[in-house]
Amino acid sequence: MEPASTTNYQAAQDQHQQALHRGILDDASNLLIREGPAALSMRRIAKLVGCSTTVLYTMFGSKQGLVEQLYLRGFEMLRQGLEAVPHVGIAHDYVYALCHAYRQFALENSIYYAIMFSNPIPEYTPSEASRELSLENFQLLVQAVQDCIAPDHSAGDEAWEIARIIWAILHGHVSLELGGYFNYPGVEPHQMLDRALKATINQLLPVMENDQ
Amino acid sequence: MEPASTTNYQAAQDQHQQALHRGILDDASNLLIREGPAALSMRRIAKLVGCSTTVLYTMFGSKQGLVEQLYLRGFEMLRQGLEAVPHVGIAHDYVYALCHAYRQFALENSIYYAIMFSNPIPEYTPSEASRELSLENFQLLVQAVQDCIAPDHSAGDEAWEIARIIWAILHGHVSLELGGYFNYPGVEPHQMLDRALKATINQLLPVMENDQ
DNA sequence: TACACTCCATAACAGTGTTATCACTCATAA
DNA sequence: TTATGAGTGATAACACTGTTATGGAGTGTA
Repeated sequence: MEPASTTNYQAAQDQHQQALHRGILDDASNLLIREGPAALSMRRIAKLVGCSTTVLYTMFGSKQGLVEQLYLRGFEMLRQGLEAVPHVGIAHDYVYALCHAYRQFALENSIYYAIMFSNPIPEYTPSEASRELSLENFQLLVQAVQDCIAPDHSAGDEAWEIARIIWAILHGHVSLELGGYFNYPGVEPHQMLDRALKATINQLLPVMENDQ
Repeated sequence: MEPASTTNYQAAQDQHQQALHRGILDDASNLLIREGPAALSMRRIAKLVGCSTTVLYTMFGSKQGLVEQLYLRGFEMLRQGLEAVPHVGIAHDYVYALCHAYRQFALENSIYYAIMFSNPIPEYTPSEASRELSLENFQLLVQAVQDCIAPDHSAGDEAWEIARIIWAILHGHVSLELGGYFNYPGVEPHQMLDRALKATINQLLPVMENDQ
């Protein structure tokens, strides 16, 4: 019962490696959340994990490689947050709900959001590859927009374009809100976002009365 | 002809100090633009200026203090870019023109834009005071919006709110464009921005035919 | 001339990413 | 059972970072 290519020993080894891999990222994530991006050094991570930095470098290649995993983890968390949004009401309502889930993710995971869209760690800039990977997490929004335009067809260029416009509004709003630029008495930030979204969506998406 | 409080010597000293101050910031700015935020170290700046780091610390207190001057310089440049926009056409046109000037500033001075709105230098986060200072540079946009609403009155809360919504759209769009997230064939980024702005402005600002 | 005061270059401290060195483990081959 | 070889990982080094204590040089005043 032994496959030719991998022995049980190797399989166990691989599993151990994967567990270690995940464990390291968990420790790094905790450090990042607790003490911020500036504290996320290879030495601190190694100390937390209980190994030397050599292990980190053989496993991730560089700090860039390690942080890239956190970057992708951030987009994964965002995707999960968007997937958890229930399909209720008309198609427009679903788009709104996705938008608010996006904002909620950004506010609750502001440090991850910063790693995804600011550059708080000088050693890391998203590679072209991971940037393209990250875009796949917006398929849900694109499809939701498409369902407002022509529910029976697969997402086309027009849906992509409108989805990107909505995304830009979301990102701009959330990013300024996190940066402290909306900290003034009066209007609540989420009401401002609502207003901006409503104006855009009313103009760009056809009006509908019932769910289709 | 000697004032009691300042001698000619002191005046000359002060002038020299101010020239040095500006010269240091010029050198730092050049280094920043040529080699990016990661290369902007106190030692590199000192070497460029031709002095030791001690001078920088007595003059700016810390790297935070030095970068803050560049941060404010960035907003000053933005303000100049917006002030250069001519008043032509109806009030709406002026708002559009300001928006495109904003985008143009961000694209042409992407590193400054990053210092203003991302956090590429871990040692620097804008202080509350400088963040509030930076907001004053949006008075032009607020007034332009106000002129669309009620041309004869000074800017009120409604104009502020709409200006912030427009700002969020601008920032979101420009920030994603700079991040490389709009690098895909097909629609030009500036056309997407136009579309988003038109949708929002048409909804939030009253329609007008002629300039008032 | 002696004192005090300001200015600033040097060098140090603690931290960073990264890597060369070298001891050690351990499965396989003789 | 022993020898070999490969791989793993801890240590320590290199070149950098922000920051600051030390001490020397220059200058105005008594």
